[in-house]
Amino acid sequence: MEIPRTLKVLWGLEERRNRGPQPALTLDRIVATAIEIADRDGLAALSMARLAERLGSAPMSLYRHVASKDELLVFMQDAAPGEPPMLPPGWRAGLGAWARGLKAVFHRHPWILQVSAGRPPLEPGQIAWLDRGLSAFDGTPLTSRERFQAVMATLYYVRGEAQIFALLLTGEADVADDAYGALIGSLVTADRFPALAAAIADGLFAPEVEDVTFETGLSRLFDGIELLVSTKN
Amino acid sequence: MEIPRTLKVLWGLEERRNRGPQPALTLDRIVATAIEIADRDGLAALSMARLAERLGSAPMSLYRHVASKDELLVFMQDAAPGEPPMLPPGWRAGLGAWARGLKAVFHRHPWILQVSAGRPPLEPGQIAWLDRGLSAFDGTPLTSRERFQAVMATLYYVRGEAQIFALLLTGEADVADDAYGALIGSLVTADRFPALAAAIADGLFAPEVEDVTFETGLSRLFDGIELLVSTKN
DNA sequence: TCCTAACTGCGTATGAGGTACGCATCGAGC
DNA sequence: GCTCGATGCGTACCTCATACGCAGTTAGGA
Repeated sequence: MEIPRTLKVLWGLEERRNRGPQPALTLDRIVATAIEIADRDGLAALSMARLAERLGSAPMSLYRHVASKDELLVFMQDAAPGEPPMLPPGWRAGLGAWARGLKAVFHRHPWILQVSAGRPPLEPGQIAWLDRGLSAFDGTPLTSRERFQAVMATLYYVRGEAQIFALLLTGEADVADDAYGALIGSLVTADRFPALAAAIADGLFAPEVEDVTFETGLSRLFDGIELLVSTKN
Repeated sequence: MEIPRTLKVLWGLEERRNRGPQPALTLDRIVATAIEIADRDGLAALSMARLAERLGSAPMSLYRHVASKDELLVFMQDAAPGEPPMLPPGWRAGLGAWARGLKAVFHRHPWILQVSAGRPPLEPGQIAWLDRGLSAFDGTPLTSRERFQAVMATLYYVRGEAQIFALLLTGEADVADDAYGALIGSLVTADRFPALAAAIADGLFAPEVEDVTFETGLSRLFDGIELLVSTKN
């Protein structure tokens, strides 16, 4: 029942005195700059030294505002998603908008997927998104548990997609590349990998095809949820 | 079209001389021990120094077998999942077995989710699992692209679940804990988070409930895929 | 008005970690 | 037995996170 300092700060439960000099550094500015660095160059490129340099201060100055680098990462993770979007009416349109918004967040800030709070998620940003997702089912006959499971299934799907997407982004070669198709074609032989070889022979990695995998899979998932909703009507 | 050294080793395309002393260290032993450490203590606890100590050698000796720590991580990631399971007949049972096998892999080796090859996935282990997943649809009327999208959707779902699971595991507090329910209940107020507050009031985080979220969501996804399959029959 | 205590910025130093470089040793094939 | 590629590893360097403590700043009380 002891609330960790990190959560106290995030929920605004920390009382503040105001003696001393005007702060040249603020938590908001530190977090925003750290997010910029992680977005542009990846989480591995974010060091306290580089961050301080970008802020025009000394590395140790950051520790007046942040207990550790790990705490900074939690602050970043909570701030980066921003407010969840307003959802259109109807659970399918609503949850679809929620899922696409979350996908955009993860694609813009792929490092979020590498951050662990070291504790079950209780940051206000995470909570706000979960609440918004659940609200998509307002007015439907689903129980609380069914709504939660549907939102979590969607979250799993979106996070998983974003994770794979992040893997594909790293490095110069792209899956959409001819080189990738050629390479995978030369390694995947029909005797060892019959199903995949057949798919490749079918043109699976042909470069011209537009990628709609995310939307297609999301439709499958939503179709399944729709079955559940309709049985309760 | 240039195959990176890492892939050459994994696919067995590296020619080997055999002069010199009997190797005290082998790649297999290094990788297996590294996996043990990462499984037990997490990826952060895996350092070249600790690994060498566990192997009874000096840190720099490892670099005779591994180009860098990053390469070691790729080797680990490829070796840890092992062979994909044989699938029972029927796409739904088959893909279900595949998904549960993959879930078990990620739960046993959660650090896999933090490893990035820095390049689109071309390791033989990954390819073998993908091929096995696609094979679940042998005999169904789905096109190659539809099969691929169904398998990828399942992969997204499983990876996302494993990622959230890994987040919940870290730290001593558990979501199943009373303390977590009390804490989230005190932070989530109906005015700021109406949908979530209602769900909590409904007993969403009551500690006694068995967690079947993974299976439930997977059933939704498979229901949606089944709709697609049935329209093609 | 002045003093004091809280608060800020930061210089120094420590220890962990990855790895480049080069030397010493080993042993299969000539 | 000689040679040359392969192996093990000691040393050294660089990057990083961060503990500690000093010095400067300013709001609130005397």
